[in-house]
Amino acid sequence: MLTTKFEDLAEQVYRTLRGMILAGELVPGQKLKQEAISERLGVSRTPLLTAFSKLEKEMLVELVPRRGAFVKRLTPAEVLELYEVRLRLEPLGAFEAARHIDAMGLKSLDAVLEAHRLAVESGSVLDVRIADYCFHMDIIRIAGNTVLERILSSFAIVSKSNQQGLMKSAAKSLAEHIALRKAIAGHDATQAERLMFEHLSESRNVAARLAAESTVARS
Amino acid sequence: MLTTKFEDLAEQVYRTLRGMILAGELVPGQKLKQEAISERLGVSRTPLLTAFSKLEKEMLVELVPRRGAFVKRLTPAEVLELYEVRLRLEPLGAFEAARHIDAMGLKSLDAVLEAHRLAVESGSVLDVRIADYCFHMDIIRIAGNTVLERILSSFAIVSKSNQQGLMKSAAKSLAEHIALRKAIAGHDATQAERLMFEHLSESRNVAARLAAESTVARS
DNA sequence: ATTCAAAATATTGTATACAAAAATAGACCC
DNA sequence: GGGTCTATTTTTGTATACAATATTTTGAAT
Repeated sequence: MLTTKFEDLAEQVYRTLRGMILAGELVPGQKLKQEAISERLGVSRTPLLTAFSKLEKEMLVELVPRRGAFVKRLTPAEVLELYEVRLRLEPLGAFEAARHIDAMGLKSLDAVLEAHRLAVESGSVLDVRIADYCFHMDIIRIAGNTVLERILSSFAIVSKSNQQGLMKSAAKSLAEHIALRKAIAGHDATQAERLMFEHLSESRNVAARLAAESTVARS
Repeated sequence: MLTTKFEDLAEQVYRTLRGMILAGELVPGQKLKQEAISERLGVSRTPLLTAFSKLEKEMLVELVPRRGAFVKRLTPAEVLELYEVRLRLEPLGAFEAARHIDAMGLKSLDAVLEAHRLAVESGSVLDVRIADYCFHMDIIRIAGNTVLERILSSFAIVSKSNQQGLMKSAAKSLAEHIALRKAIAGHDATQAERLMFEHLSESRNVAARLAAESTVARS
């Protein structure tokens, strides 16, 4: 029996703010004034504090004592760091997903892939980004490692690292996702792990180049 | 100039509770009653809520809506999951540490190793665990990847995964740490990465055995 | 005009108050 | 004795109140 999951106001506020940040509605660097937000969302400041501290742990918000909360701005160097971490964790996820995939998981993957295909066709950048995010998180979910899932979703690593524009062409990315789906569906864990590593390696290299450029530009 | 870092009550409470959980003063499964804790720590319940939500993100506390906060109890399966994640992330840390190590970092590593040696000599299990934790976190800190550092420290992955007793003999672990220190000091990133992988692999295998045993026992 | 200082204002961090939900205890029945 | 229903007490979640700290504005002096 599934108990209807009760949700705190704090949890709702957390989700709302998270969504607004990831959607770009709240832009990096912007100050999050407690009173303004609580008024806008129709809640008091108390649940906001809880939401802020959650978001701070996810690197989506920066909390400066006595100064306030700000939408975290990721430097190119930090984006590279995110990719370095993804590059180690997501292949593990793909490996485990290939071992644990079942009919339901496959159905979910296929639905995401179809949405991805449509998004590429229609040329909607935002939809492509969403589909990409869903595909990666779906694999992690299917992998069934709760710690891994928490880290990757909690740190918003997947979406944030794509923040500065997609790192490769949408068509290529889709093709690689399809190859991944095939390896996972065929329970080929080793292949899935390798494909995911390669899939992310290229993006990582682009991130590395961007980070290097920005370092040079600063000097 | 270094501004004296102001700390919220919430942050202090967070640190205190974190310490108490990791030290075993608050045992897994135990309920954390807001009033009792706030009274004991001499603060109101407000900063407690913030602290709880931080700890929840670190998997140190479980937050059940309308029921309260509980010290998280890790299953053997979850300990294995933690090791799987460590096995991917810490070699990256060792690799980067070898590239970025400087005189100060080396000094810090050596101090930890000396403490480790003394702890092994005196046979203090707790001190060995602390030294082990410090060594691993020191390497991550030296690596200079803030995302990696946040993940590993935030999730208390290192200490929690050692919770169920050390996974290998203290003497062997110390020897491996010394080998790691040598590779890092010599800027041999590839070697450092491999040594860290092997160092954690064995522990992971023990965790896997424990997880398998507990699964069998349950059936 | 620009800079600095001080007052006024706004914002944060914490405590307290209160309503809603859960846990506990007790009465009643079988 | 065990079980269930209700009344009481705890405990949680949220709002509000208030004190401490930042920020902004104002005004005067250079």
